[in-house]
Amino acid sequence: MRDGQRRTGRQGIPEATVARLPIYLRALGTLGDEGVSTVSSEALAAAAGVNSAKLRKDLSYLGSYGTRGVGYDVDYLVYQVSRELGLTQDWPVVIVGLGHLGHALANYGGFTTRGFAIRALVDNDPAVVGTEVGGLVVQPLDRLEQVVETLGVAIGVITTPAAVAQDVCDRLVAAGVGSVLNFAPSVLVVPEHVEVRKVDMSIELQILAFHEQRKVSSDLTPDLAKVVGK
Amino acid sequence: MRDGQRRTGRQGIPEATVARLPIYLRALGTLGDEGVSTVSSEALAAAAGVNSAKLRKDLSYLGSYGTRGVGYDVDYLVYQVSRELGLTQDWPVVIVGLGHLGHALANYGGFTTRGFAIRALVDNDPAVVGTEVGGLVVQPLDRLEQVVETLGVAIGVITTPAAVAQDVCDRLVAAGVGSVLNFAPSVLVVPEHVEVRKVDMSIELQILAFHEQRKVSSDLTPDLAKVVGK
DNA sequence: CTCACTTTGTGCTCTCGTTCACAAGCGCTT
DNA sequence: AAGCGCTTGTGAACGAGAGCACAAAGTGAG
Repeated sequence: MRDGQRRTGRQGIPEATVARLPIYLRALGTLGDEGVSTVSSEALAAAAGVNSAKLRKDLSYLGSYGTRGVGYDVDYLVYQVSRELGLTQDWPVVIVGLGHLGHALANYGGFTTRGFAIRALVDNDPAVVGTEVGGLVVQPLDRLEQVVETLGVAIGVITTPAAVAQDVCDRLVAAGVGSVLNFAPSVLVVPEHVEVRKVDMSIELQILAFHEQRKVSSDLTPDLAKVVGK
Repeated sequence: MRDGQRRTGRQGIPEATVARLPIYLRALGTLGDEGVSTVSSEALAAAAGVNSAKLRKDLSYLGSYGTRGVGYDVDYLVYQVSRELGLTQDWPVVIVGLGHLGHALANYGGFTTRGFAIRALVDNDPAVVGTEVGGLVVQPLDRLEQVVETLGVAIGVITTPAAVAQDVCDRLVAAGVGSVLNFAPSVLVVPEHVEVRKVDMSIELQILAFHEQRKVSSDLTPDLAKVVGK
C-alpha cells in the first residue's frame, strides 16, 4: 500500500498554498471578530480575494475540516491553519539594523499578535546602540551571535544597508538562525537549509511602473501601439 | 507571414519576467559601479541569484540585446531594461498614512534614485498634518483628491491601518491613481484597470514560521526523517 | 579564409499551479 | 425515513513557468 498519493500529512503542501494560508488566517480573524461562526468557501474566498475552488483545494491539503452543505467552522479552521503554520508557539525574532525601517518594524504591533515576539534589536551605530526602541534596548553588533544563541532566535530580520546585508546574514546563519527576512536591496546567498524571503518596496514600485507605462502608451498612441509600442 | 510566434514586441512579457527585471536592473547597477562594461548571462544570473537560462529567456522577451560569444553591454542593457519598466521618466508617488512605516518610507532614499519621486504625504491625524517629513509637509486627508489631481500622481502607497485602507484606496482610484502599493494588512478590491501589489511583513514571517516548524519537527523525530522527507 | 571557441537565443519537455465541473456527503424539511 | 438543496472535496483539463540542451552567431587566432 503506497502512500505516495496521500499528501494530507505534513509532506506535500505546495509552496503557493503556504503563501496563501496567512491570508486566509487574517480573513478568518476578521470574520471571527464580526461574530461569524461558520463560513462557506465562497464567502471566505471573497474575503481573501481568491477563487473559491482554489481556497477549497488549499484547505484540503491540511485535511478535511469543512462540513458539506454547511461550510467551515471559523474558530476550528483558525486553529488548524495556525497549527499548520506553526503559530501555536511564539517565534523569537531579532531585528538587525535600526534605521527608519528597523524602527518602524520594532514599533509595529502587528507581529506580536500573530505568533511572533521581537526579542532583540541589534545595530552597529554607536548613536543608536543603548537607546530604547519599542521597549527593547538596542544591542551592539558584536553581541549578535550571543543574542541569537541566548534567546534561541530562529528568525532574523535584516533592515541594514545592502552593503552589509550579506555579512549580517552570514553571521545570523552561523549563529543558528534558520530563516531570514531580508529588507535590504541585495541578493542573499545562504546554505541549502536556510530559508530566505525578501521584501523590496522599490521592486514592487518598479513592477507597478511597468504596468502604468503600458497603460499610458496604449492610451496615447492607440493606432501605433502595435508598431512602435513606445 | 504570421507574427503570432514573435512576442519580442511590447505585448507578451510574462508577469514572472516583469517581476525579475528590477532584480536584474539592480545587479546591473552594481556591476556598472564596479566598472564592469560587459557581462555574460552566467555572471549576471549569479549576481541576480537566478538560473542563467532563465535570465537569457527573460531578456529575450525585450529583444536581442546581447552579442553571442561576448555577452551583454552593461550600460546598454540598463537602458533597455529601464525603458521597458518605464523608468526613463519619474513617477510621482503619494504616501497615505504617516505612522512609523509611512515615516520610514518618506525618508527612504531608495525610491528617488530609481525613477520615483515622492511628491506628497497625506494623513488624517491632526498631530501629524502640517509637520514636515522627508522634506514634505503632510497634507490633511481632505486634500487627497486635490493632491492627486494637481500633481498627476499615478501611484499611491497606502500605509494606513487596515480599517481605512479600502476607503483610502477607493478615493485614490476615484481621483485617478492607476496603481496602488498596499502595506496595510487587508485585501483591497479595485476596478479591473487598477493594479495593486501588496507588501505584508507579517505574512512573510508566517511563511518562514511554516518552514521553521517543519525543520523542527523533523529534527525531533530523526528516525522518521525519510518518511517525512526531512 | 578557416577553424576553434564562446555565449546567446530558443524549441522542447516537465513540473507546478489554477480552474472547471461534478460526485459525495451533510442537514433540514416534510 | 426519504428526498431536496447546499457545499465540500477532488479528478481532470488547462495554462504558465522553469530548465535543459543545442543550433545559431559572433570573436579571435593562425
